Amino acid sequence: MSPHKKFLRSRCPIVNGLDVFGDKWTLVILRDLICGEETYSELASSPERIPTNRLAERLKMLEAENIVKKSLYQNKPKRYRYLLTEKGKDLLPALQEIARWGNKHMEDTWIPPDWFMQGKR
Amino acid sequence: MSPHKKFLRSRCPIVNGLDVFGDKWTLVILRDLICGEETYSELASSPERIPTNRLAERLKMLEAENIVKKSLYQNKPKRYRYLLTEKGKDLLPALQEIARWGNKHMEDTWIPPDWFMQGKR
DNA sequence: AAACCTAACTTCAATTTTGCAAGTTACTAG
DNA sequence: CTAGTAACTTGCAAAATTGAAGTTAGGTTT
Repeated sequence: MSPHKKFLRSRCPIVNGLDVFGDKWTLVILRDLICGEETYSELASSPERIPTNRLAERLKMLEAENIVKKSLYQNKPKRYRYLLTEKGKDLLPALQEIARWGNKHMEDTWIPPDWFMQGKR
Repeated sequence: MSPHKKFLRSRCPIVNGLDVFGDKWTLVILRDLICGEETYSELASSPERIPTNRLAERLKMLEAENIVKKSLYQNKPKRYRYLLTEKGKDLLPALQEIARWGNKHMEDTWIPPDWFMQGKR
C-alpha cells in the first residue's frame, strides 16, 4: 500500500490515518486544496507559510498515497495543478469535525464558510 | 521542552486544533482515554508502544490545555487517573471521522466497536 | 541581448523533536 | 532484604523540521 512506510504502529484505523496525515502540515495542505487552491505557489502562500521543502515533500507523499493527483496543465513553461482524489476529498468530514472543535474550544478562530462545513459547494 | 503555543500560525480552527493534537501520538492517547484507559501504565502499554517520555510530556500538555484532568485516586502509593474533560470528549467526532476514513481507505484496519463509532456507551 | 521576473522546486546548515534505554522514587509483598 | 510495580525522569543519538539561499526552465521588459 504505502511503500515509504516501513512499519505499521498497529492496524488501528486512526493510527494508520495519522501515519499519513498526522503532522503539523498535511491537513493544512488538504484544507487549502479543498478550498480550491491548486498550484504549488498558491499552497506556499497560505497564511501559515509552510516551508517550501516541507510542502514539496508532503505533496509527493500525498501523491504516493493517492490523496492528490499532480497534473501538468501547461507545458511551456511547465505548470502543475494539484487536485484531490476521492480518497483526498473523503478527508473533508474529519476536517469539518476538527474545525468544529477548534471553533468551539479555541478563542477567536475563523468561522469557515458554510459550504466548507456543510460539504457542498 | 517546548514552551508550546508560543506563536499562532493563524486563526484557522483546523490549524489551532493541529497545534494542540496534530502530532503522531496525541490522538492515540485520546483514543485510549475514550476507550476507557485511565492510568499512565495502561496508556503506556497500548499496542503502539508510545515512548514513556513522550507520553508524560503529552499528558502534561493535555492537562495544560484542559483536555484531560489528572486526579490522585490513591495516596500510598500515589496513583493517578487521567480523565477526559468535556473539551477532550468533544474530540470524539473528529476521531470517528478519522477512523471512518481509515477503515475506508487503509487495508486491514480494525473496525472500532459500535459504541465508539456511534458515540454512545 | 542583457537584465529581471515567476513557478516550482532543491539543497544545506542549524535547530528542534523524537525514540530508546536506563535510572529514579515511593511504596507493597514475601 | 530482595523483588516488583506504577509513574515518571534523564541522557543521548538519530531523525525531522526550519529558514534561507540556490536552481531550472522559461517568459517579459528595456
